[in-house]
Amino acid sequence: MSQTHFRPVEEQLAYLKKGAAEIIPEAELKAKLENSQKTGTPLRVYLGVDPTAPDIHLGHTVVLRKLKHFQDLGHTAIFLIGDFSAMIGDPTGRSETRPPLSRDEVNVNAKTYLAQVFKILDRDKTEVRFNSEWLDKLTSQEVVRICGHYSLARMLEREDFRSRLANSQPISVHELLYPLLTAYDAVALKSDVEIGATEQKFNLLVHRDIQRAYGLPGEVALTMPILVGLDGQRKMSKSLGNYIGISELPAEIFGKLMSIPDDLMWTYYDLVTDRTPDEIAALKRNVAGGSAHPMDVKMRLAEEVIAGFHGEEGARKAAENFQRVFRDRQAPDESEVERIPQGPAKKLVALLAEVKLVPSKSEAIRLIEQGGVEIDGVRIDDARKEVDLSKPAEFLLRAGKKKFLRIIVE
RNA sequence: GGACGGGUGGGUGAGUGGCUAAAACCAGCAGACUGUAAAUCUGCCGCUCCUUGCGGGCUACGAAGGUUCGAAUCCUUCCCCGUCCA
Repeated sequence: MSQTHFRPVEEQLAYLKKGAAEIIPEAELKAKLENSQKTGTPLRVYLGVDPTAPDIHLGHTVVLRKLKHFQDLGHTAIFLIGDFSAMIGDPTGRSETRPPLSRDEVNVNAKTYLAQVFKILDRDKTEVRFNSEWLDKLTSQEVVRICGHYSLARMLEREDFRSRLANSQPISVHELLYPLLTAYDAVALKSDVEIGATEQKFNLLVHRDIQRAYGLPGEVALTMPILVGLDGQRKMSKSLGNYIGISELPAEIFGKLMSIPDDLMWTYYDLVTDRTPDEIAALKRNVAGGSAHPMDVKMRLAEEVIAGFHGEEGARKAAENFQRVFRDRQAPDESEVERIPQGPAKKLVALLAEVKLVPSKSEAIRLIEQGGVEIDGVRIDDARKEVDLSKPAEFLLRAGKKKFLRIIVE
């Protein structure tokens, strides 16, 4: 370890502040960096994520990227999987209790998380931990002790609890435990800095308090803005369906990025690309002044984001495909292929449902009646149409604007 | 433990015996248009069958029973949630 080669504190600070919403307290981060510089000891920085859904989406990458920034600077990045806390469920921002996840669900999700985070973090330099490691072993005595360090009044200061209370919505007691038990993560990890989204601010501050109750220095909380989802309104989340999964196909990610409202692209540039604030401001000026086309700037955004996950080549292909399908209204250069055996003629409606281009036959009928189905580029308007499957053939089936499937009859 | 109020489609939320597959809005989908899967406008939006008809069948308003020619709507029991009292 070359701990002696930390970059100057001011430079580190500037790099870390990029995109950050808040650093609480900033002076303390500076002091910690100085101390680290002096002693040659990297800071312990962690990001905790509850594996509540099987995929990591672009919203998660905002905080992951910040963790990566610390890693870039030579500090110790700890990726904490909240396999235990996921079973409690973070009440943050929730207007209702969420059903607890089973250990199995959590384990499956944790596995896929790990497979994905290293698209951003450096696998060799990341310390991966699971909070069941210590939370499983916590005695009730210890839990009581932790709870003793916090008051109900302070807990109820939280907006989400307060509004639930005001609206006569239930709050389960175990939800109160969430910030307290995750605080023990910070104690166990002896963290210097914790990264989280702005909505995690309350939790992070509790963590800091509890750490101090355990005689530790108290971590610095660094919060990042929440990424707004594709609808341009609400935060990106799987359950709202307005997300981009980082394991999705490049073409899919490209399309989704192109569907964000124009104004939102600046935020995306800021939070999920490496563009500096100055560069972004310049792009923005160009669009406002008419020297750059918003669509082109948005396409560039899409390419840059995808390049991070799939490389330059993947990004370029996705861009080409998008232009082909949506600007030129052509079939994609490559599409999924489904092979089906020869047989008697079949209703197109049945075929659409069988190859899963559409969830039900009723849906297929609707789609056809609305003019959304094409075979080899020819629109089909008869819902009773049958498809000849009696001899080998090949054709391209289109359902709606995005779904294509090449059918090979053999 | 008691009194009262409530549980409706992916979401919010109307509906208190037939005209309700269930208003309205949001989300979603399609078409038109366009600079994009932006915006806007229009339409669709449980499943299924065929003889494609303002057709038939099935499933659906917390669960199970019951009343009725007919129930999301009335009754009984149960489960869950909230408020107030203890």
